[in-house]
Amino acid sequence: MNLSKSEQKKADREQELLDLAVSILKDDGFAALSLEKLTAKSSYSKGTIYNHFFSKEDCLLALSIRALSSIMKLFLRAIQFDGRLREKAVAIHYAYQLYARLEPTLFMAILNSKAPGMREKASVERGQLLDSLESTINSFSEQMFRSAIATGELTLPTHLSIEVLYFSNWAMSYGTNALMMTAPESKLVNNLDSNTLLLQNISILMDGMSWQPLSKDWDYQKTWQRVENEIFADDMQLI
Amino acid sequence: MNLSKSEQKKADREQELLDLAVSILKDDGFAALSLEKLTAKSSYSKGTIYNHFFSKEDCLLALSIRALSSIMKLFLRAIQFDGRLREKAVAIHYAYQLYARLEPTLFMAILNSKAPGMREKASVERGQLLDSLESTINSFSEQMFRSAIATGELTLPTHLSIEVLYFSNWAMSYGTNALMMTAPESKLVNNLDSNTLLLQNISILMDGMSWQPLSKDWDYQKTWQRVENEIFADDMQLI
DNA sequence: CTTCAAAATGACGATTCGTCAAATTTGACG
DNA sequence: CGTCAAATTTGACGAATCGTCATTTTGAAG
Repeated sequence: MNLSKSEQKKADREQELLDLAVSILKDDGFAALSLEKLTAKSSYSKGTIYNHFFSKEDCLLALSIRALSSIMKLFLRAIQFDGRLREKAVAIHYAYQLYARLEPTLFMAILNSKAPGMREKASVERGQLLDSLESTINSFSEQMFRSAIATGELTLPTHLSIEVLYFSNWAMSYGTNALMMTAPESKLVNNLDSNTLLLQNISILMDGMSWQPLSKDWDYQKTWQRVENEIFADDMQLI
Repeated sequence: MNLSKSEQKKADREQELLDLAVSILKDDGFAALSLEKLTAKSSYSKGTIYNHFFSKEDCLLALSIRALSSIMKLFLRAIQFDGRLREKAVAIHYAYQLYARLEPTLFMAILNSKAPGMREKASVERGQLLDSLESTINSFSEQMFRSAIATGELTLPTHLSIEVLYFSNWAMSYGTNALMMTAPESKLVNNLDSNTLLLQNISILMDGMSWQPLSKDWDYQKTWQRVENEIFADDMQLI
């Protein structure tokens, strides 16, 4: 009771502080995030801030956890899409890109939280929490591939494992989003249709693993649109 | 003459400073790079350092330029591979991964040099140099796809442009390398064969775009090995 | 040797980092 | 309500880094 109440208070404040951290990130960019600034923006003092976060890096890890949680929630919505398994997979890629667009800074924070030296400077508990969250998302995503194989839509190619198939999807999605994000002004990216570039990339990939129905036999542009309209209509308006 | 000599001297010193910056990056990680430390490690004073680099960010851009130049050199060697065009493309992916492994910190520096707020703090000339270097690499890589189409090995799928095909390769390669680099201890990545994971990923992708010969009709593992033995044998020993 | 413009130096104020002794708040108990 | 010990909060502090700029040094030309 007693503990619970004060712990609740602390948890609430942590969320409040993370909100502030996000606003700093958005306003002044990534390098500008400092616990000094967070202190200034908050109504607390430095010692209290450091009571919540071991360090700037620890704070960044906390932001990554928040980001991953949000992504997981989007995934859970995406998988509700009414359609074939390959369409559900497309919906998940859509969700991933949606998050990357809605929260580009937080999306990049996930990557930065893996930079060498980051984990050492953060609290062990937070590191473990982040690990378990990643593990959850990985299991969830791999499950899609197992289901697809179970239904026969997907046949495991010789010499390839489920892990490789999943990883290739992840790499393509991550790579596409990261490159689009960091090279928005580049001539190359500008000439491409940013709304469906990811769809095109994963379509080639899924065709390459013979995930039925192939893109020549199915209108995934339509699927993409349906995902947007039926699942993420509200979120898209925020872009 | 006079100018040339002093300019040469300055250029030499810049390379010397960049070598030092790289060593700081390798030793103490990314966040530890500071012009203060660079000053301490060098035999010059702060003012002189700032005479070379506008800021820490400007230094980072210089490192990115160096990294991209190295990558371009590796690409030029890779394309010498004696084989089909799809094999040459495989060789280029090999080269990209080789660099990511040899110089992980510099590989990541390229990404970080695109973070928001980075360009603003760096010199305009350096930014332009970086842009033109990227443009060169893009053109070079796209040329591979044009050649493949010219020979008939690759047929442009309907509704897809050369740019999309090239970008999908880039995204896959970049995504695979980045994820492998930042998640080396993850259960998922650990269960995969890191030596051929990239090959597997791009094989699926290239199969998806029907780049002949398909992986079921050609032993690209052998190609991968040949690239290593015939082109990059020396470099591989450094890993 | 003298002159002087260019280059190098390092002290400086500002910002951020993480620590810690002192002050304040909390809440259990009488 | 009053007391007091424990927990929490505070903000001053020393160290590191940032970028600037007045002063000193260098070196090339006369």
